[in-house]
Amino acid sequence: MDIDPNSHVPIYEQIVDSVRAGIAAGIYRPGEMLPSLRTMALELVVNPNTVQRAYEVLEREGIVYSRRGIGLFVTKQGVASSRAKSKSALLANLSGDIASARSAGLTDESIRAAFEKALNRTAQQTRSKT
Amino acid sequence: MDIDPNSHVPIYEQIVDSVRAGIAAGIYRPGEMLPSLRTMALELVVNPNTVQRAYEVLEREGIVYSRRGIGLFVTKQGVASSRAKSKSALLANLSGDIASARSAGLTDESIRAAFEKALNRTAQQTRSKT
Amino acid sequence: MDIDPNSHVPIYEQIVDSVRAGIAAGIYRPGEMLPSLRTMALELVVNPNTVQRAYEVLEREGIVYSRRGIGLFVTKQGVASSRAKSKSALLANLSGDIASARSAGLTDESIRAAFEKALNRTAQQTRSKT
Amino acid sequence: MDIDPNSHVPIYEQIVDSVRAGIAAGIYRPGEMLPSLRTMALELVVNPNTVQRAYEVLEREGIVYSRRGIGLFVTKQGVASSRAKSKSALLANLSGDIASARSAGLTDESIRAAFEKALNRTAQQTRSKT
DNA sequence: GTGGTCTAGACCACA
DNA sequence: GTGGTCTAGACCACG
Repeated sequence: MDIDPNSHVPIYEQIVDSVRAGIAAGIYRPGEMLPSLRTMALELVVNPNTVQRAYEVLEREGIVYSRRGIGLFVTKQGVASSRAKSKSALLANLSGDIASARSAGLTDESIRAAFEKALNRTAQQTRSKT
Repeated sequence: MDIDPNSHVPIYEQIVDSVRAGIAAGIYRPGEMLPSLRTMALELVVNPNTVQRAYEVLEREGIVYSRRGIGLFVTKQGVASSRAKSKSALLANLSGDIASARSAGLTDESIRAAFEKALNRTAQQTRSKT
Repeated sequence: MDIDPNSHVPIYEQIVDSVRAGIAAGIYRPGEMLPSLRTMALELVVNPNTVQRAYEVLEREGIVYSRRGIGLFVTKQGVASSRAKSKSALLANLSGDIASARSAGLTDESIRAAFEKALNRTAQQTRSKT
Repeated sequence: MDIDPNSHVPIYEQIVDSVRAGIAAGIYRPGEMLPSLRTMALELVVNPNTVQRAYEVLEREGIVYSRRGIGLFVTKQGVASSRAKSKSALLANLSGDIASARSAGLTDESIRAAFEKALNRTAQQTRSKT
């Protein structure tokens, strides 16, 4: 779970996305507790308020609910909704990138080539044991 | 040439990217003048200061040079450098998106499917010469 | 006797109000013992510390007194004072609600209509002796 | 527009309610700008961050939209949705109060009496010229 | 220990 | 001047 403090996308939103991804990927399961505000803040080297803000967004999205003095928990619907959001976000991002590339005069072939290159560039830990 | 005022990437950077794309695509050619500050500002519904800032960046990058009192002109090396930048930006963006998707547990198949969908979704002006 | 953990009013205050209501309504009578800390805590699904805190408040208000090692008992003056407090609280709450409604531009007619609706909406246990 | 710093309901939520009421009452109209963060903060003697948080909630509710460097504006749908929310909030509050009153053993008659008293207690500026 | 709210003060992007 | 994000540090309610 990495945070890029120089990105234009706000830290708290990066945290939101990252937690959502974790839920979608099954790292955090329904009923389970998320890392506490302070734990997360220490881990990410970020102010607790920033984490709190991220958690607040997640709660308002219904992906998570909080109990004072106890912690934050993943809701049942949270998994499905996180997955849906991840998918649609991917599509939106790709579409945006492709649009930019096209307006820069890149051909579909070179865009597709770049995509395959990007896809192969990262090692895929998920499949190592097929 | 669209600007999204709600995007997290600053408007002036969106303008920079967009002009760079125009140069890469051959819409603006070496020696040609870019739209004036005010023209551009009116067209994008944006404050002239913001366009000014974008033009400064482009000039600093050597993609463009200014003739005082006349306007901004595309440099010869601007085309190549714009193209290179567009390509590497595409690769970086795609890599980032794919990394996010993977961390959300999406398989390579579904990522590729999303890519093809995105590729087909937008009208392809580039193919006019098939 | 319901506790709303998401309410902004602290749980221990909700308990205080609720016990006060019980005394006012004659459910707990002078000289009678209140449910023990643990009983109450189990019933309300709340931490014993929280109940403890509520009981402290009630004791400080003189509505209740404690016999060490035995339990909490309703005082004679507790009944009257609980009733008075319940009544004045009702008046204060209604006044606040009405003030908000007015500042939102609601007419007295629609406020009164809402009141009647609210009055009829809940089952009226109070009327059992009609 | 009054803020009660000792209330259990958070200041930022009081601001939300208050702005919503203002919109419902027609004090702020669609397309109009709300008081700036700093102005509002000075007026309410509150930290700008607190106002910002309130505005954020309003924006997420779709009652208001923000333009960086310009200000916050009421949306068209904002009026209707504010009115709806004010009404349902009134109903909920009254219902809660009545439920408490009943559980304290108050009769419907005395509750209604308290309501009328509360209704008359505040002067109604809105109707002074009928 | 947990989450929730608030302040003070800083820096950024934009008009 | 506007809104938006972040930090540091405080205090509260709850377990």
